[in-house]
Amino acid sequence: MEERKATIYDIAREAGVSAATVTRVMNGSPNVRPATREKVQRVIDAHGYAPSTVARDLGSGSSKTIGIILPSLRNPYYAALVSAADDEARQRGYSLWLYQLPREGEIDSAVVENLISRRLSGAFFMGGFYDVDRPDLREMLSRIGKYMPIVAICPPRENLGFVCMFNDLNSAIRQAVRHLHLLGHQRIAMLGGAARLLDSGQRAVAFVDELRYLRLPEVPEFERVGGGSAADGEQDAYRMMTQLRPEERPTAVLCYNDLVALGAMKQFRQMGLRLPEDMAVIGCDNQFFCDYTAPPLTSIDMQAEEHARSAIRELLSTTVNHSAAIVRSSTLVVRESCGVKLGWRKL
Amino acid sequence: MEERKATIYDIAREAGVSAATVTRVMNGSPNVRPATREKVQRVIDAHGYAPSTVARDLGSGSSKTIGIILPSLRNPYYAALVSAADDEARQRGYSLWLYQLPREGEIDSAVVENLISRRLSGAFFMGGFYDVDRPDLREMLSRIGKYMPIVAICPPRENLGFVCMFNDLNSAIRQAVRHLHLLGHQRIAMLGGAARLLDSGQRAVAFVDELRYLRLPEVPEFERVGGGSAADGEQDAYRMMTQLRPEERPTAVLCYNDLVALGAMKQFRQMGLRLPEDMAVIGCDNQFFCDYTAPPLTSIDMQAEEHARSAIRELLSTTVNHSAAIVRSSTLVVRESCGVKLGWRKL
DNA sequence: CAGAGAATTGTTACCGGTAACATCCATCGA
DNA sequence: TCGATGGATGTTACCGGTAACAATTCTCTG
Repeated sequence: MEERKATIYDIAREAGVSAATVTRVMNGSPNVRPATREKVQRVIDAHGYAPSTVARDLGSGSSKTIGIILPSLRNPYYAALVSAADDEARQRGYSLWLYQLPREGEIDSAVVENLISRRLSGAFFMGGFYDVDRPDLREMLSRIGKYMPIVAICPPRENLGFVCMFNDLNSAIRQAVRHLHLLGHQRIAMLGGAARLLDSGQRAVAFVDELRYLRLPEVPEFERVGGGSAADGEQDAYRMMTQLRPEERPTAVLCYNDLVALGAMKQFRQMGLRLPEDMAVIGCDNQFFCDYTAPPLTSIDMQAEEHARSAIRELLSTTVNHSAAIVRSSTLVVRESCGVKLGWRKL
Repeated sequence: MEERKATIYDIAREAGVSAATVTRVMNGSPNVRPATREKVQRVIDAHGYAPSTVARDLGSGSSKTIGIILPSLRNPYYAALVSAADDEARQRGYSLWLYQLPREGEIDSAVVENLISRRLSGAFFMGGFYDVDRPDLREMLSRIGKYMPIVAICPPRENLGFVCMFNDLNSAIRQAVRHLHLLGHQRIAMLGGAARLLDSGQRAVAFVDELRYLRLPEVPEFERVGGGSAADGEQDAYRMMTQLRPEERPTAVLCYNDLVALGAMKQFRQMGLRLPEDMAVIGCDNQFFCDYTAPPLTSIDMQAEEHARSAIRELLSTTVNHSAAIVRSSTLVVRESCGVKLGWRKL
């Protein structure tokens, strides 16, 4: 609280050189005589000198900081992404500046300007359907994009104007449906986040395609909350089971994400269904807790952390590709939430 | 990427005043004639001008940013704390700069110096036993403490040199033990994080005290991993059950935290024990997933988010109390992991 | 051994604000 | 009417680096 850090001038004076030379030593410029470098370095070490990040940012017009824009750290999926991004960034000498989107109300434009005025090296956005489709978010990103590169992990959209990373869910979803089919399931439904999910692309398409291919029936629609939280999953499961007639009810659900699966499992259990005997559940994201649910939750792995790491790398690479999309595959991680062996259930 | 933000000089010129006046308007100084203020404000609004955070930080010698030091965002407990802290800070115009402690290897002193050189308004540290007892972490904090106020959420320790927030677990632990006792449990053990936990304070003391008060036996010691992760809980549960003789084995465990409880429950389930009939489990932290385990996990609520919010408030208050501790109570949140009613199990 | 060219090092002008201090002007009491 | 008083505004010196450019010193060749 009371100490004052040594400045570059203190070091320069003590080493008998100019500030510029100290800068060169600090930044590893090749144009310094070894003897000089050593002399300066000695003084630097002696004082434990570290340049002022603030002054450096102002002088150089850029900061080794990356802005992270995300819905909420309370969702462990995003928390894990941020964690991986931080690891990757720090390893390269960069650090993260956080911005959680306001869950309600518009994005404060003052915050956006503040973000821009920090001269960040880039912005890393992550979000789901609910986020990337918000008009204020789009506007925010387009404004930010005028000043720094952006990389995002989010559902693909037209005219995003920046690199967007996402997963090709086709094969994993087909795999999931086949997995359920092999275990004897005939009626399979998608649950959670679905209102938008269903009309917005690959997830639903692959799902329906595979059902048709296997000549399985499509479960009738029912009223949905359609959100992505555990509470939403709980409610959607309830509505599904109460609104459909017994013979229409699915015996297996493919959930929007693992949180929805968590909520759905709770609901099914409360309704007296046995998992996986009476109801099979598959999640998405393959979060850490999938190993610890009862039964352990089969889930689609989206390679989230690889996404995060490569997003940081992309952001820091000199050759930012301003419009390309980076697609990763996804795989089904089989645990026990759909049953373990063929034949345990009456077909 | 191509645009350049307007500077304070652009605004000053266009408004026909000096930069100092623009600064006054921006910072709401009272010494500005209303007419002037309005004139300047108009130009500011027209340009959507926002001052450079970097320049402001350098000029003023302080930044409206708080450094957050934590073990890992992958632990949803810390993620939730950070999330709450961010909400509270942002509401006051501050933002967060992240630093996750390296899980292995020493803390990089360059990172520490970098943190210090950012002129942060303060540092908010959170960690468990494993963290706060690390010598390099202690050194880091003591170094940081020379330049900015620190507030921490961590187990209380001597000579920490800054405000430390923690919970008085006494009543909750007694409550937990009584809860288990009322449900008919005789043999109760603590699980996870225990090697250090047991010799370091209130948790174990309250636990043993209550056992004695209720004239319950103490479960013999067994070899422990003693960590705080779900995998650690899994292993500790295994060791406990295999190393103790049948008649020594507890029928209820009080876990170091909810993750340990999650792992332990998995292990118990794998061993064929029914939860809660054969084994009761209590966690600690009352994390979001406690509602979704099977059975829902009874847990000790530590008011984590209140801690986080008040930590930020404390950090930003002018009257930082440099040595006081802030203690919050904790309460047992009863769900179903210990059974729901008296008498369901043979006594 | 002189001069060219490369390697080092120093100078200096920012970067974009902040804050202490100086200045100016209007109001007010003696 | 004049100086005192105080509010409004301008001036200027930083904050602590960076980077372009200038200057100086080597090194090597003809």
